[in-house]
Amino acid sequence: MAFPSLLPNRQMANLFIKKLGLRAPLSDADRQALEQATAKVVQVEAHRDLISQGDAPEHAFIILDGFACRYKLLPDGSRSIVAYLIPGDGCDLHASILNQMVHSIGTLTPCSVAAIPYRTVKELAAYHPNIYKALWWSVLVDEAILQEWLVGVGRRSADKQVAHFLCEMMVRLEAVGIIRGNSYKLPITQSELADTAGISHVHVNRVLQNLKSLRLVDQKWRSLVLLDIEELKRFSGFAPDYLHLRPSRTEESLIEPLTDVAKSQLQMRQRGQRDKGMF
Amino acid sequence: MAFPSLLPNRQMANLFIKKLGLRAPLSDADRQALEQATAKVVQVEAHRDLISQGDAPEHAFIILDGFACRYKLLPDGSRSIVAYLIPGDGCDLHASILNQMVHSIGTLTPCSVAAIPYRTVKELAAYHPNIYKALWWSVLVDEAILQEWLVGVGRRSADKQVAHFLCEMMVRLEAVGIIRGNSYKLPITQSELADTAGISHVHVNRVLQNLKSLRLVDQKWRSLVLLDIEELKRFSGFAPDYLHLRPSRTEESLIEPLTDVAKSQLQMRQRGQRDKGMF
DNA sequence: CGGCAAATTGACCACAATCAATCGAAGTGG
DNA sequence: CCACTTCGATTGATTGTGGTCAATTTGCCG
Repeated sequence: MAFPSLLPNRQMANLFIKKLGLRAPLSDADRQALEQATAKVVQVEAHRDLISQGDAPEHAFIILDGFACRYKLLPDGSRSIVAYLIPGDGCDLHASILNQMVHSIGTLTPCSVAAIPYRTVKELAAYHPNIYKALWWSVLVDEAILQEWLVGVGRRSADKQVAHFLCEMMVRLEAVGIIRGNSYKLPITQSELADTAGISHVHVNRVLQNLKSLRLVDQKWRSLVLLDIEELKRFSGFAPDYLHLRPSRTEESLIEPLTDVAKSQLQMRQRGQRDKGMF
Repeated sequence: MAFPSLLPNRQMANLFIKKLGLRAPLSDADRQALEQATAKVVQVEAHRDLISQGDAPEHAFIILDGFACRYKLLPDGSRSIVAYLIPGDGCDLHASILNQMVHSIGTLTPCSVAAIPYRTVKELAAYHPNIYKALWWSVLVDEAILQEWLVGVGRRSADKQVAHFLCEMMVRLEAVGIIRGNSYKLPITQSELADTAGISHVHVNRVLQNLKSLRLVDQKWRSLVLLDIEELKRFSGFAPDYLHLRPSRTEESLIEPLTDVAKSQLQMRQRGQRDKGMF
């Protein structure tokens, strides 16, 4: 159903290949190499570490199904989640360059995971320019998401921050085609959400109640359901440009129109730039 | 004067090449190619944008001298600094893969900058495996720093956060050899520090006064001076492992020893992992 | 000297952390 | 089938870190 036109007369490729294919045109050889590399799939139950802080990296992982996250354990015992991995995401594909992991990767739900030797990753990148490009793309997007989170934690209020995260996850899930309509459920606990947004789990609870009273989200069986996505986006100031979902450079600008305040600020900065050098 | 021993019978290589050389052994051909690529240097004054949010990326930039930063302008007109670029740093070397910049790069001080066409970056990576490796390394470190900042903004108190940032900058500057002893000055304003740490500039001022009263930093001519680095590191819980400065995988672990609290937490998690599946 | 940006200080207060208790649901063992 | 445990969710009370507003001072540069 999802993107049938992209793979007309072919068995459905796995989500990793599909995702890369959205970023760079993959040849049959590319796809075949990727199929082969991700052929060995293991099932991992929820709440297991795929790799832990301090380990030397040994394999690259591809999440083919389920949710996982990248997190850090702090010296004081608290946990900070710095990224979510959804089906189709690779993690730390080039981490072998570094000596040791400074974060852990853990599953949030039961997952299907392909473990690829780094040697294979290297070969794929070396012999398949389009795969190379697609891999870079995904690393850059990861970094852009990290930047957006950093900005959010520093600037946004707790409820906007949570709402923004919910929007981001929806857009990402939509992009790989694993959710259909305007709502989805997120199988994570409030404590995990707290470790994501950098707020206390108590406050997460209050924030969610607020969002519920605004009819923006709902909760069933321990998992969130988004109701009014558009309003949620507006509420949180979500602009999807940093996810770089659009394929071509030629399309229209995705930058959110600046508010009047921002415009005047920008003008001041630019004027200053001409005069005295402020940006 | 700086590190004459590293390049005995050779004209001083620029800091970019030096930095890459710390991460992967560069051949003479590698160095020559890099020299050539970074030959065209332009001087840029302080507080200019090298590239702005919304632009399509056109060149990769190498900062050869001076300080710059990556920042985002938010719709409400505020600014958030998400990375600092110091001499030897490249920025967005592979950004050509993306359609548009979602952040700006601006100088903080007068800078010497080399602009490299993306085509050249691509060729360097394609024909020089060691450069390829070193480039990946620097991107991964960028990402690790971003993660550490994210954790810090979410979890650390304002003074720890600022102190941590000061430690990080010192270690980075030390690593490229542009500072000598145990102190250095940082030519940024308190407002810039505020936009970095995600706190108000008023509070930055109070934090700095606190650090001054603790004899950890000092201020002269609008630039900070760190006094007691070791104590500053202890104060902020700074552990340099995420900067991945050590070259070899075989060296001793750099992971900060966990506190007792953290150990018991970790044990709980691991025990849980065996039993019920918590991490 | 005048103009401007950065730094500083004080007063006030709000958002969110912390502490502490309770509740609810799911799973477990008797 | 029912106690018991455990984890997650919920609620209230209290505290405090850091934001906002506003005024003043310092330092820089023309």
